This record gives sequence, C-alpha cells and structure tokens, in this order.
Amino acid sequence: MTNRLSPARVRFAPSPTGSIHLGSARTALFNYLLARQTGGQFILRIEDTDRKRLVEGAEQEIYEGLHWMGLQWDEGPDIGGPCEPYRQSERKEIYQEYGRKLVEMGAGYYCFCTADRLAKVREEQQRRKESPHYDGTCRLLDPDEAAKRVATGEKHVIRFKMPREGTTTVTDHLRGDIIFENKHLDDYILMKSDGFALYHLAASIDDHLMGITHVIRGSEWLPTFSLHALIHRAFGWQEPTWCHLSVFLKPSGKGKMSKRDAVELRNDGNSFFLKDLESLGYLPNAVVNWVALMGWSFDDHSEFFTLPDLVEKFSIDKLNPAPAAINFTKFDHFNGLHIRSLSADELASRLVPYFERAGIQADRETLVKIAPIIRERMVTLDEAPELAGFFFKAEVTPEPTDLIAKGLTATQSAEAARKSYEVLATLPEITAENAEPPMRALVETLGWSLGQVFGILRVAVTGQKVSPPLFESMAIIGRDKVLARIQTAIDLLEKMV
RNA sequence: GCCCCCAUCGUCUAGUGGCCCAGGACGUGGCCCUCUCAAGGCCAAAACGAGGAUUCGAAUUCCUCUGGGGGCACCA
Repeated sequence: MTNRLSPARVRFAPSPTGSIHLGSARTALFNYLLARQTGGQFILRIEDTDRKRLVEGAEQEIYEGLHWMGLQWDEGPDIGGPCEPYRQSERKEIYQEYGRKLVEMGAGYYCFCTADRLAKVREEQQRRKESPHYDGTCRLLDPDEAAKRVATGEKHVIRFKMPREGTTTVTDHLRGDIIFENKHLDDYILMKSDGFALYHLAASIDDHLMGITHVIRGSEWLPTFSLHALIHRAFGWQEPTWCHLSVFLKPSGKGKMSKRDAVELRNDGNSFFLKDLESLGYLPNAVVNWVALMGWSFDDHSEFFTLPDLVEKFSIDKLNPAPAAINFTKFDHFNGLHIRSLSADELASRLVPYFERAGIQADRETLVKIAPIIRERMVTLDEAPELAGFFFKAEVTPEPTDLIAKGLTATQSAEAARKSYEVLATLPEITAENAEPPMRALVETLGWSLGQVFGILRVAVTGQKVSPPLFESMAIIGRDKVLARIQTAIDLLEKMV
C-alpha cells in the first residue's frame, strides 16, 4: 500500500513488575501498528529502574505475550539493535551523565532532604489540606556548596527545577493543547539516591536517544506530561508526538481495573491478563481485534479486523480520548467471528492443545473433518473437547432417560432406534448425503417428528443432547461405530420398557 | 483537598454547523431458517448529562454546572 506517512520510531516500554494485561497489550498494539504501517521501527524497552519492584519472569512473560499477539519488535533487549542497551537498568551511567548535565545547566539541583523529612512535610501539608509537594528547601542551596557536598559523597537526589510562574503548554495529539499552571507543578525527583533515574528522566532520555518520533502511552502519564515535555525542552531536544491513550475501565464502567477485579474476572472465566487468554480459548487475532476497537475506530460500520487489516487501516488521528469500559461479551463475539474465519486446517491445528489438555487423544485427520461442523458452535476453543469429544471415544455413555424422546414412551423410542438401525445398516457406508433421505422417509412412515427420532439418535450416537449436525457427525464417526452405539442405546431403552 | 483528562443507546463507537426527529456493533426481545445447539437473515426497544451563549440553523463551537475517570512516591 502507499503511505505518505514518514517512518515512525515507536516504543513499547513496560516495566517487568507483573503480568502484562489488556491495557498494555493495546498500547503495544497501537505502537506496533504505527511502526508497521509507516515502515518504521517498533522498539521494546524494558523499564526496570525500580529494582525493588522487579518480578521474576515478568520480562519473559512480556516477550511471550507480545509474540502470542503476533507483535514482533525490531529492537529490544533480546535481539539488540542500534541503540543498545534496551534495558534501563543497563543504562544507569547514561542517566547519571544527563542528570549531571541538568544540574550544570541550572535546570536541576541537588537535594539532600531525607525521605523521612519529606514524609513529614507531606503529612503536615495534608493535615493543612494542602496538596502534597516538595517545599523547595534545597532549591535555595548555593550550587557550588551543593556540588561540594555531593563530591564528599553525601547522599542526594536530583530534582527538576520547575518554573514557579507562568504556564507550560504541551500538546497531546488527541486532546490538543493542555495548559499547566507552573505553580501547581512540583520539583520532581529525577535521580534517586541509589543512582538510578526515575521514570520521568530515564524515559525522556531514552526516547530522545532512541530517536522516538511518537510516544503512545497510557493516560496515567497525563499529569506528569508537562514534566516530560519540560525535560525535553531543557535539553533542547525535539519533542515526539505525544498520544495518551485512555484507560480501560472495569466492565461496570466504575473505575479502572484493579487486582480484585482481575481475580473476579478469572472466576467468571475471563481474564485481564494476556497469559490466561490462550488457555481460556481465545484467539490472538480476536484479542487484537477487540482491544483495537476500544479507543480506536475505522468508520461507522467496519468491525472485523485481522492484524494485517489493522496495519493498513490504523490511524492515530482516529484515537478516542474517552475512557472505555471493557466488555467481555463483545470479546466472545469477536472470538467467535475469528474462529469462524479459520480454515478447517487452521482450526484443527489450534484445537490440538485443547484436546490434549482435556486428556482426549484427537488425531489430526479427524480434527480437520470435524472443524467445519463445530466451527460455528464455539465461542471459545476450550469448548471443543466437551462439544466434540465423542468423536474420539471408543464408546459413549448416554444418560438412559435422555434416550426417551419428548412425547414418546420408552417403547416407542426403542422402536424408533431399532427401525433407524435397520435403515442405516443397509448402507455400506454412512455419509450425510446417503443417510439423511432414507432416515427422513423412515420418520415419515413412523409418524413421529424429526426432532423426536433424530433426537434419540443424537443421544445414542454422541452421548449428548446437543451436538453438531447428526448425519455429518455419523459420517465422521463411521458406520460400524454408529451402529454399535445405536445398538447400545436400544439395549438401554429396552431395559426401561 | 489540589491538578489534569473525559462526557452520543446498558456497553464499544460513527458523527467535526444543515446529509441526524442521530448510523453501526455487542447484548436484549421478537420473527424466519432448522434434526439439537449454534451460525445466519429480518424486525424492535434503546443515547446526544443539565443550563446558558453564538448562529438562520448545534450532538457538533464557547461558558457554567453536574457526572465519571486519572494523578498528586527516592513506582512505572
């Protein structure tokens, strides 16, 4: 396709502090889409400057989640790239250098206040109903004096020297100009006393050094947006295009997703976490499709999109700043849509692990045959074993009472089964085409309804009251097994007479 | 408490001054199809938060209010 947009360099920058959830999955997706459609680069950067919050295995989980969604990055900690390293914990010296520079330029200053004192100040302010902020004690220190204290090894942080007066205007691509009163802004800490940069500094430096053209991130960054812009401006760097995505609200629409909500969701058979979605039976394309349409839309009627569709159609100009309540019912709908869009072959492959997990030996050949007849009967893939397990079992065990058709007696039901057996037994092979017409004729002469007779057979052959189409199912199961199962049913019915 | 953002059917959304007594989708109800269950088709109910202002004309622009959300850490 033709594209007038210049190549975008974007980054997805999660911190490895927990499981990757749908909100960050969407952020990653939008970044990826912009990169791919403009022929730019999608960079994965791990923001692990907070050593205390690291979670073992979280980084690996990020890789797996992104891969599962089908989002491949062009540069990252695992594959390297021209702006290495891509793990912020390995970029400590870079941040320190820029931190020093900030102080030298007079845009930042050393602060020696202890965490204890800060906590007390905050407490005091809150008691007085003031908004918590740094009181500016060290801002007044003589810079040379402060530098000397730092040289002697005194514990310190670096703070940003926020302008005290006037306003700062920043531009968000979806919201336009946002004006902050500088007097409401705080002298944020940029560099911790352990020598690690805080997010604000580290991200700004990295975004600049890595040549990021578009920062697409969550709206939780809106309150500190001015700080980030100001850091860029202090260094004289060009600002990227900023896009702040709305948050996902819990299904009720009341508040954003919390840990508690996440647990509740899981109890309901849903999950907010990417890693759970595969085993719950969701297709990556469905996740991508669903999540893309929360906060973005193409036009007034298109809803079905695959990843390549989205690469072509996505646009940051159509991003919606309003928060969106997550809707799992619609997720199910999209999953069904994507399941039905799969070829028999693809669906069969997708189904293999679910049968395995259910302890059912499902051969590929049969799986390909049943795929077309169970395709429109599933909402999630994990339903397949329950729906189609009978294809793979040596015998089924119907509930005897289910064999008695509604409106018929056990005797009548047994007769229907016997007569059906006779008709089917005359066939050298059962196919949907050759079995259905004579069976319909039989039902006609019997004088009962299709639903009654076919219902008996359905339970007899599949062991279930609900199943894929009867004769297609019989064809796949095979004549001998079908007859054996009907015989078993007849025996069962006769015992109830 | 302070700062920032947001505001169309229950939910996701289209809509950028007249094409809108507001369109699509999920869900809901009904009908059709039908061997069960689905899928599919058709139909229906369902929204511009309130008040001002601008304009010949406002869902669309501006203001106020209300409501919702986010943030206020040596977390990200």
